[in-house]
Amino acid sequence: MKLTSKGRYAVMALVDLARFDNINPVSLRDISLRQGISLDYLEQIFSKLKKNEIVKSIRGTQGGYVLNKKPNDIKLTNIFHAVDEKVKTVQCKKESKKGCNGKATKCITHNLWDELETHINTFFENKSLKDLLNNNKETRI
Amino acid sequence: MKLTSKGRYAVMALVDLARFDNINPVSLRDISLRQGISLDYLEQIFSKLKKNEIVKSIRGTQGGYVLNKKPNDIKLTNIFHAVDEKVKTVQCKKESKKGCNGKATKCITHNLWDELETHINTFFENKSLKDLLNNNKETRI
DNA sequence: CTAAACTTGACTATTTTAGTCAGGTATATA
DNA sequence: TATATACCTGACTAAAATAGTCAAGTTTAG
Ligand code: FES
Ligand code: FES
Repeated sequence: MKLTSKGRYAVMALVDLARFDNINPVSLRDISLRQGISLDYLEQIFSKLKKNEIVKSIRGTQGGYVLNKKPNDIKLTNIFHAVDEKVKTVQCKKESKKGCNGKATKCITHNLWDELETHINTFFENKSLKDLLNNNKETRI
Repeated sequence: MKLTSKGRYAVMALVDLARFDNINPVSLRDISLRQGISLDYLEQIFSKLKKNEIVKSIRGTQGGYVLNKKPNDIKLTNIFHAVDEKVKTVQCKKESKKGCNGKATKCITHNLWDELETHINTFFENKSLKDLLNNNKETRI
């Protein structure tokens, strides 16, 4: 049970972005350098963040990315969903009545994993980008 | 972020075991059949559960496994620890002062992942096998 | 015009997972 | 005591997921 780099990097990059975005668009190159994340990989991630309307892009020289919403309105849930980082603890399809073993009923631990999934998702729903900014927001470049 | 089969199977098998173990030792073959888990894989898992004193084994015909503690004293934490299913959300080594990017300080999201780790572990610490048995404990074979 | 920076899609090495396979050893029971 | 049952151990491996890389663009400020 571990978090993938994609989800971790997405959040890391967005926090970095949020710290500077009140001034100028932030280039991925800068984020890459500051956070030590591969530029090519960041591009994949931001492509998804853009599709999900979490960031906006500005092309050309001096371009970069800007947040598309207020930090307070960007929950971890949104970020994770955007980059396909999903919490999956049950093995079966939830909608189906069948169990994870192919049997006709849910397995004896189904409810447990379902509870766990809810437990984790609650955490993600209650955390926003703003919560991660605290008092280390930059006011100048 | 997903649970591996090893952890899932371990809990599933132990719940199955707990439901019958007040009568006779339970053979892995039976668990395998009832829960649809590969016998060879179960053997790997139970080897670890035994090393961690969660179950006891009885060899020979009519042999099998029995719980080594009361269901109430077997927390999910214990089970997961036994089979090396660990919750890993931070990327860095916790003890070290270095960050996950190799830099001298912790990354800007370190505290977040650490909180998440605690959040999940709390769930595991508060759930015991007994909680999973409810009222579907078997009284006869 | 040119360099900075976004855009897109295909490709791949590495690691992890989820097992399988092949040989054991111990013991209850007939 | 013979035998079948069931635990025990370690090595091996196919498949999937991960964490990227690579290549070839397009857009736009200066
Ligand atoms: S996890 Fe849903 S049936 Fe097993
Ligand atoms: S997760 Fe600990 S430093 Fe990044």
